[in-house]
Amino acid sequence: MPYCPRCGTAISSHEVAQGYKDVTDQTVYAHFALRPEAAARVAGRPQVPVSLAVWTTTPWTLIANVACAVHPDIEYALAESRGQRFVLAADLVETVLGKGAVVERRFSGKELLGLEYEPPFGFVEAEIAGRRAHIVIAGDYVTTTDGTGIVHIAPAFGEDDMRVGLENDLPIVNPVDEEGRFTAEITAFAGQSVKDADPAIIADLKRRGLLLAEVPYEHSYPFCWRCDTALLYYSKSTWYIKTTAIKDELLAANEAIVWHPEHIKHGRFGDWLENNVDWALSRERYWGTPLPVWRCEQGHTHCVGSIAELREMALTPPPEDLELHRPYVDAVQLECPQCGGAMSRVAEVIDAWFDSGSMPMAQWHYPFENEALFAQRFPADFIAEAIDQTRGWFYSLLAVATLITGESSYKRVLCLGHILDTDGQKMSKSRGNVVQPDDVLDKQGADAFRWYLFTASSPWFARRFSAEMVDEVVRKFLLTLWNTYSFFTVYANIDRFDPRDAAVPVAERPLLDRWLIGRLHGLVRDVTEGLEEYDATNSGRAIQDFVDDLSNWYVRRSRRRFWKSSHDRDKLAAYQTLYECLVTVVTLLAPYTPFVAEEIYQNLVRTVDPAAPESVHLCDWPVFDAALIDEGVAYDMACARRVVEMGRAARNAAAVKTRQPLREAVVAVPASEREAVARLLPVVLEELNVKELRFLDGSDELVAYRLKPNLPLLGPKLGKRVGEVAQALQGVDAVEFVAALRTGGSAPLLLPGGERLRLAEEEVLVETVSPEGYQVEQDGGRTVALRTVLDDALRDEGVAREIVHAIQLARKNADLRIEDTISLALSVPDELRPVVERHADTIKSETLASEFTLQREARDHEETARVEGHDVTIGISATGTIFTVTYG
RNA sequence: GGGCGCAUAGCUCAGUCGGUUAGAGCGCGUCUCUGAUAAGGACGAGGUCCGUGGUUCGAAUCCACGUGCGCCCA
Repeated sequence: MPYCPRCGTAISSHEVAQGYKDVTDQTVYAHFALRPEAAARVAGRPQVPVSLAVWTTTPWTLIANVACAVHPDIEYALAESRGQRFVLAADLVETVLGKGAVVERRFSGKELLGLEYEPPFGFVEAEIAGRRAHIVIAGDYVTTTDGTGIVHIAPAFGEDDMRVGLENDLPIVNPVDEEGRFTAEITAFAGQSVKDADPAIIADLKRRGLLLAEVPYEHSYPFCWRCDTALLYYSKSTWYIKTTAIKDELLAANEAIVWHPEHIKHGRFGDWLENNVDWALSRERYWGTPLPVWRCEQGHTHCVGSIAELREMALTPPPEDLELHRPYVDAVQLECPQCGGAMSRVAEVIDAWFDSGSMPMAQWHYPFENEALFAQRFPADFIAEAIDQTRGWFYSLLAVATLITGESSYKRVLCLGHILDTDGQKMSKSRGNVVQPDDVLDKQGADAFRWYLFTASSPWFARRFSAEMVDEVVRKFLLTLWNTYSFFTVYANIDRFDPRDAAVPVAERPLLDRWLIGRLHGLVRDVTEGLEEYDATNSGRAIQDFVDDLSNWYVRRSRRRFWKSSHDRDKLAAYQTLYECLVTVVTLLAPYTPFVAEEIYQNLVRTVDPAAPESVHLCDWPVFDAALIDEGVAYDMACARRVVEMGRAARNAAAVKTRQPLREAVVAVPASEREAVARLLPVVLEELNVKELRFLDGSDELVAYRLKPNLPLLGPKLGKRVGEVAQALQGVDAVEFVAALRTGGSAPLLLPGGERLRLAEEEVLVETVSPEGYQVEQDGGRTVALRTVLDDALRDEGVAREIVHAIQLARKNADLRIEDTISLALSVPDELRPVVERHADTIKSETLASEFTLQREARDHEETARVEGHDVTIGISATGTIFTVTYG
């Protein structure tokens, strides 16, 4: 295991991971002479000196060399260079020995196995405790990408080395003490720190003619994260859990887990399980769960399974309140069941990751009690942690549970990506690029923070983070929601709306309401399905889109219904629709933005219905009614809104203000959309502020066409010739061509290459272009044109609306409440006087003017506005509120 | 060095089965709407869809090889 010689402690793998650095080390090509009989076998004749060419990145470990490894399937060569003969991988002869080297023989690695050689240093005996050293063994990890294809083996230093050492029954020689210094037996280097001894060791090899070359080598090497000392790999005897024995069960348990994102299941995590190694369980620490293994002087061991067993086996009864941690538990000695001798606990404690994996059982003190409860709670439905836990918690939970129950302790896992800084760098305290969560919670708030994390991107993607990004979601989403809610409360209070009033059946509500209700139920469906699939991101985005529609389409389109003074079913329907949507949305939002959701819920629901659940977080999840999801209405609205958008674009292009009414809009859309727009005609007329809407069905006014091939249809059919078709369509008489398509269903086309073919109507995309006298907007084959010519009536109406707008601004400036009525004194130049007189009723009702005079008089608030190039003086005083009108 | 993932506008992200002029939000500029809104709408500037090669009539999309970044491992 990795070990820091300065700190005198073993280092855990995740500590190691923090300390990798790219360094340049001296690497050594050395050669070890084969014993005469081995050399003869390789050379094919006796009396020829032959050496193994060996490469190592850690020269000091050569002191403890006990073997050399070759890959049995790689081709090796006997090569002669400057009078000496070497064995090395055939592919590397020139790289290592230079161009002058001559290959004399070739053979597979298999033929080298078992050959004996002279060790580079004399400190290791050829045979130790019956185990042979200094032989050639097989190592399947040997490659020819670096070195010589022959790898020096020192089992005490390195995981691969240890593994092949055990496999080949090699002796394990560790001549290094706890401080990382050579021990006294290594006479020449005794007391030297191993890393520091490298130059002397290399010099020694050189002096004895065993050095082929030394080459600087850049690689990444682990350093102690605490003290920056180069780590050493030490072999230590360690307690393991033989997880390799349950590898198939681990793989099967993993099959049953649902991973988000999915690729981890058979990727990073599945690969890790496929290459499972035994779990190195013990740690040489003081703190931790003591390993419950006792050992006697005879070497018998016993693993204790419970406190009761411990008491039963104890030599002297432990105290009643026995503390199971160190040092108390170490004081307990047991009687060896085999030899009757005294047993003491071994020194090690258990890897803390084992504790983390034991949580599902340990939390219920299972299997000692709570068996029923455990059976009911196990396995967990869902866990979440970040991607770096694949080999940490995700593994420990799986491994412990599989050992005990044969299945995973979690059914689903959401694997989070990391939060990075604005530059995409990992946040770290030492780099100072950390955003403190508390700062964001204090400034932007928990709801905003949560909403951002949920909706910004899929949780398993690494993401850049800054507090400014959280600000954006506050503006974009939370304030929009809050303002919609606030709009509702303002008018609901004025009208004393009571949600307990008998509901207007949805079928009897206006189209706009039915659209929104359908949209709401579709949202509940989508969010429910999304969350069931653990997709909080797209579900959250769907809620955001809904709130945007709610605020910027439904409420905006419905303002007048709330504003009007009469109390009718239309108004009630509007209140009920908006109320239902707000309450449902905050219920959906409860897991996302718990505080705002609760605040709105308390005010909208609890204040009127004390019998309702105490908190939004105790409410049932909303259930959607498929019957209310009206795809037809949704389609109609989408078509109408598209026409509105195009019309607004046309207005902007013509630089005509929306307040200025226009005579007509001309719309050319496919037949199905035409009906949809017609059903929502009032909405379109009002949004575009036009008097009439006319559909264009033929080619009477929008005479110009642009023709394009329909690629998805023509591509597979014509292949390479689609290019020619596109070219030919440009040159053809478009009006004639379209006429043929529309009457005959197809039209002939002559390709540049001379070929004639017939195109069906659906194989050609027809776009219309620019009529005269209109402002035209086009998109995707649809056209909306506005007639921009004004007459006097239209102009007057525009002026009246300008004046209304100016008065509304004055009301706002005077800090009037929206329900206040006013006394209005309007002073306008003579040119505008007839216009104002004609539209006086509109002006009065729009501005809640209960008193109106067309001359300058003293009022509480007076201001002058510019209307169509004229000064208009507006004087207003509050006179009362519309409550007197409504409820008086 | 190996494995897995990611890369699209200044920033954050969509982009369906390979298809027509690659989109949205933020930010910037111009205009506009508004008696709920710190909001909304339109237009404009802004793109080497990380690079190279390949497959294909056609590639942001599929394949191969690279580059950069992140994580895990050596």
